[in-house]
Amino acid sequence: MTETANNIRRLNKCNVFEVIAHEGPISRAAIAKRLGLSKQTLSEVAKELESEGWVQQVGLERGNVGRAAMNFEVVPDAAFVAAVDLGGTKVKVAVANLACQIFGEATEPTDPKGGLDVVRQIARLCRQAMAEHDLDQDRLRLAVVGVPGVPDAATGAVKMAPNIAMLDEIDFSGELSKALGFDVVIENDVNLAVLGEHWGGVAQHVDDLAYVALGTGIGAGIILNGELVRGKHGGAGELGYLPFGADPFEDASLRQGALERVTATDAMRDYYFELTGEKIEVPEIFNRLDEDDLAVKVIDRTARETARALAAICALMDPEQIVFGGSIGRREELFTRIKAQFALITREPVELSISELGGKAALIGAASLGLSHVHATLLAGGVPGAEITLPPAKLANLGVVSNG
Amino acid sequence: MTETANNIRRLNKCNVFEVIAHEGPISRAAIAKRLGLSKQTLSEVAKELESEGWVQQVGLERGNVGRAAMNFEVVPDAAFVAAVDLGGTKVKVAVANLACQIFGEATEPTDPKGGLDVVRQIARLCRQAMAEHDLDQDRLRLAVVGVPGVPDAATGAVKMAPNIAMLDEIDFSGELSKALGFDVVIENDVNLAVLGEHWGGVAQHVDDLAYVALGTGIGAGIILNGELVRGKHGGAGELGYLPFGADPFEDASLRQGALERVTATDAMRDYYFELTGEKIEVPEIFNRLDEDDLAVKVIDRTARETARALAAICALMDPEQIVFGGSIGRREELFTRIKAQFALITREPVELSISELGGKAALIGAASLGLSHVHATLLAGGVPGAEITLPPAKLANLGVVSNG
DNA sequence: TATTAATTCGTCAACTTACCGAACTAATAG
DNA sequence: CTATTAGTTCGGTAAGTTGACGAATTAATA
Repeated sequence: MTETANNIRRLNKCNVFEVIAHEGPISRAAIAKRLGLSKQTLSEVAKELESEGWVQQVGLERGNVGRAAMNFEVVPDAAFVAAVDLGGTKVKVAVANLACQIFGEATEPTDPKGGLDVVRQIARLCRQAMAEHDLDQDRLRLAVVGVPGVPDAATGAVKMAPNIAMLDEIDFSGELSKALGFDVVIENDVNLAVLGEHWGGVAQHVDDLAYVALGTGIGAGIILNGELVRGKHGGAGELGYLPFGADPFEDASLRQGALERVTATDAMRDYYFELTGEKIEVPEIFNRLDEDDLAVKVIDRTARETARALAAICALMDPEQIVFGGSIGRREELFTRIKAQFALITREPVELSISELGGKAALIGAASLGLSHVHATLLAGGVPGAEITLPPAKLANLGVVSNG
Repeated sequence: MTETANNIRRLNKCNVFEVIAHEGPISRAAIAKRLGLSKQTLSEVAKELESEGWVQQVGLERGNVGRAAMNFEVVPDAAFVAAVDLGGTKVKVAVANLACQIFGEATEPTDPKGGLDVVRQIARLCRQAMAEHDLDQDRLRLAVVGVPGVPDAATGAVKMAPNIAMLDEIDFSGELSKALGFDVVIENDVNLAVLGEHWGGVAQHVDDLAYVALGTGIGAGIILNGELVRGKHGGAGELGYLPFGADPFEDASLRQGALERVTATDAMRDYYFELTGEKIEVPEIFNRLDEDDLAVKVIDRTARETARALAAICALMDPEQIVFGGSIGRREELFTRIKAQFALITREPVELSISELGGKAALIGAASLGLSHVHATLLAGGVPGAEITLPPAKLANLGVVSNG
């Protein structure tokens, strides 16, 4: 048959799989009713999915009137993806299975030599994570790596990642793919974080949102119309370059970004030094909030300028929710102050929340992106209209509070 | 047959229609080759499309070796949509046919009584436009109305449209639909303008762009990932509320928008008055640019702050192109200055252009949205994957320069 | 307690739709 | 007349449907 016609079985297979993934364990009859397919079309499809190893039968459902139904569920071990969060100081690796369970999480200091050494480190950690849980290495199909920079799809390099050496000089994704023996996807870590909060965090069921990461820099991951926004050159969400805070017409603003010059950790440390002559780290500034008016002044400036960034986000894209993450963005003392300042300059009702997944947001986002990818390639195979929406994450193993 | 299976014919029909619309006149054989369908599947589909009145046969294609091919083309009169640009001072109405030809353009002063009187005025203009070109009223299937405000889908009202009376107190789309006897879509006029430039203007083939309208206010229409961005409450692109220009923490900024207080026409007039004590309109300020340094100062401030708005847009969404429209945004003197200022504060390569469609951008965008809508409802009928991309606009009748 | 009724699950068989490929007819340039 | 291209007719295959039927299980009843 033609390609078009072949797709129809494919599409039904995807739909059946999706229902099993979301609502399983579930019987053939129930799926059939749910999808409006006939019972034995469903039997055929289920048989195919079962023989291909995607789903499996689990115990009979007794208790109702009538014949007991045989239930189906997704085979959790049918495929795995590795989720990697590569930071300047730490590499985190987790493994997610097809049932959306996430097995965490090996953490190591990032190899300071950078480049290919980091590639080897990540490959080793991925295999280690699989081995630790006695999982079949061959079932690992994909790795998604979050990086603190802008991935260049054409060359496989990572631009603008000053904290990790050599990342912009090698074909990072290509080399890692070679080392692992399967596909590798790289994505900006803040973009992954917003995907993470959208999938398994505080922003589930929200289709227009921003995740603002505040730490050594300031940046945002953006989802609009339910889709991640990357921009033409992957530079969407570069809040540091918003034209206020410092004077945007100064040369330093062109290099570092006008807003980043007054909000991120370096700026806070410098500002406190400027006010007091004392050089202390940002956590210590927070510690002194109760007794030190100048510490308050530093935090307030960051809060005020961050609130302006939120106002800019709202003016331009009118999101439903904004989530705060990053090492200082998650701090309650700052969050409260940002909220207060923000209330002064906006009328739109926007929900402000602190990240629920904390430092694991990017890792969980990587898992979600990886599982979507596996669905898209292994099951849907590019058939139009055969997208599989990801079932909710099962985060119990990661020690994260929520499960949506 | 089942719905799923039925869809496959539907999808093929859409695909065939799409190819005829884009590449017609074209023969069955060519379409079949193009889509990878067999010749007689194609004959069947073409016969169906013809009997339903969507396409028609046009003269044989002689000249090649072999039997002459019978070509198909879209029946231009199969369906029409009305495109309406409702402004504070003028209402413009155009009619577009299924072949993407646009018949312009009746213009009238907007009925100052507003509300239902404007509804009646629009209905009359739509019928008038059809009658003027001797077109069958029954084939008019949809009207798309661009409004200078935020349409509320739930109530059918238009919020934040101070220039037209009563628009937020009636079910505008419902009443107009009742008056016309078919569906009505309302959309913000700047959103329509960006769709217009994307479809038939200077931003064709660009999937991440903003259209900045600068006139009595400042606002933007945004397309990301090829899709219009509206935001949660329809407020995306409200550049006037960007938190710079004026002090965003002042109360007036909360009402009018910090940026709008220093960029739009009112602000320019006021600023010139403040500098000189003379009250003149904005076009006159432009006229004095050559001899009057204070006029220069006024224009420069607008240019500088607008450039900052562009920088904000780039920081947040990294578009490929930004298009300028609106009564003063299109002025070359201003555009040049904005470009110069913008160059000082950004590194990303963004193409800045002046709107090609001028005051007709919204009208043309309305036509594109309407035609997409007609495709989606009448042909695709909600089948997943059966989207029909709009063929290029044919703007000859509108006196617009380009045709892509 | 044993039997029967009701209900639900899953399969089999016959029929329908949509597509394809191959063979065939039709038209046309050279 | 021949090579070539356009379009149709004719089986054949894949996929899905409805309806009938056997199997399994609970609920009701003698």
